[in-house]
Amino acid sequence: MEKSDEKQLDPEGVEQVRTKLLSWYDKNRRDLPWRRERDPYKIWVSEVMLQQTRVDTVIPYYERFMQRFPTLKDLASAPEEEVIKAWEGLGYYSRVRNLHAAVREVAESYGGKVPDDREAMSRLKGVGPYTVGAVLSIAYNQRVPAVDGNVMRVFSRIYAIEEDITKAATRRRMEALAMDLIPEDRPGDFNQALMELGALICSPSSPACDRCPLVRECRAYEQGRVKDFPVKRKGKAPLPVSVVFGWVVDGEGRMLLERRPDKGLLAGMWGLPTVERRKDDSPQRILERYFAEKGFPIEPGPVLGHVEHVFSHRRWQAVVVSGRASDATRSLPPGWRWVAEEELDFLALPKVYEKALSAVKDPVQLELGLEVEN
DNA sequence: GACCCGTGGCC
DNA sequence: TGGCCAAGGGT
Repeated sequence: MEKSDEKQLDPEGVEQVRTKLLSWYDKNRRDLPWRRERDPYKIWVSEVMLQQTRVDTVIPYYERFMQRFPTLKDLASAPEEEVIKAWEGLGYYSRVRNLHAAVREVAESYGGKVPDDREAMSRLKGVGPYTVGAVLSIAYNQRVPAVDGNVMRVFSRIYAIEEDITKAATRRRMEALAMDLIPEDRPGDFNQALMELGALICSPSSPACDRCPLVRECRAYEQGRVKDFPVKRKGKAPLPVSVVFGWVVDGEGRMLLERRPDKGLLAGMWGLPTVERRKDDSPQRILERYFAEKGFPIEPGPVLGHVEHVFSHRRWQAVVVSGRASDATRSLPPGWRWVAEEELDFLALPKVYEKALSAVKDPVQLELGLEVEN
């Protein structure tokens, strides 16, 4: 399996990498909020937020989250709704549900102390091999690998690894390589140094090899093939899906929001009533039928706008259709609620719904939306 | 192993 | 402009 032009580091090379990387890290590490902390809870939260999410995006969320839930106990005892609200806009919402459940588990079964062994931590919801390694090495000073996308990119270049990094087997191999390198004294710093190098120097498209502390040890650089790594299978293009958003108002200027199902895309999040548009039917009819089936009839009106939003694997092409509730006094089906227009400005919804709101309320954006449609 | 699950920035 | 990419994990 291993390619002939790959090579392992000799003991001398291992020592070189440790020393050079750590000394580079000591000089160049960014001053990030969670790097001022050793509280395993705070490290944990930061690691979950950072999953597939850029540092600059995470910082304000992290600050707000810690202000609101300063300790593990605070988070464990907080109502679900409030915790989710603190996450709105960050994406990958199953992360926050799993985190909340896991924190409650720690509060109940571990006396509020984040477990310091691999097996126990791995059993917590939303905690995979990366997060285990990050928390145990950074907060508990344990020699456990924390292999993320950065580390895989760095390793794939240093060792000229030709295997597809999207495969689980490749990640496991990287973890073995990491174990050979992690020093006894500073495991957390070393893991972070690898990631920091990937983020600041060994970047995907324009690596700054001239500033890299590990050029001498880099097999890909030696071969003049840095850009060839990492090898990564191309993902499939997001599948286009037509949907209808209902912009349903009552006589008092209130708008109807719907909570999405507990599973699937945007699980449990609030947004405009959303119907997938399977057949080639008019959006008005689709919306009318959807509400009729719920026992809450509406009169559909004109199309108010168009919105497109790309998720990781779906492309929503949405038509926003207005509707009027014929009898707003009747009780709403579960998972629906009325909100006043003013409230909307302060409500944080998933981005696709925010787009819909601004597309309809802001005529300029509405025109842009229509332009995109043509 | 394949697919599901958001968002924003960059070139 | 749009495809790619980022401190992954669940099913």
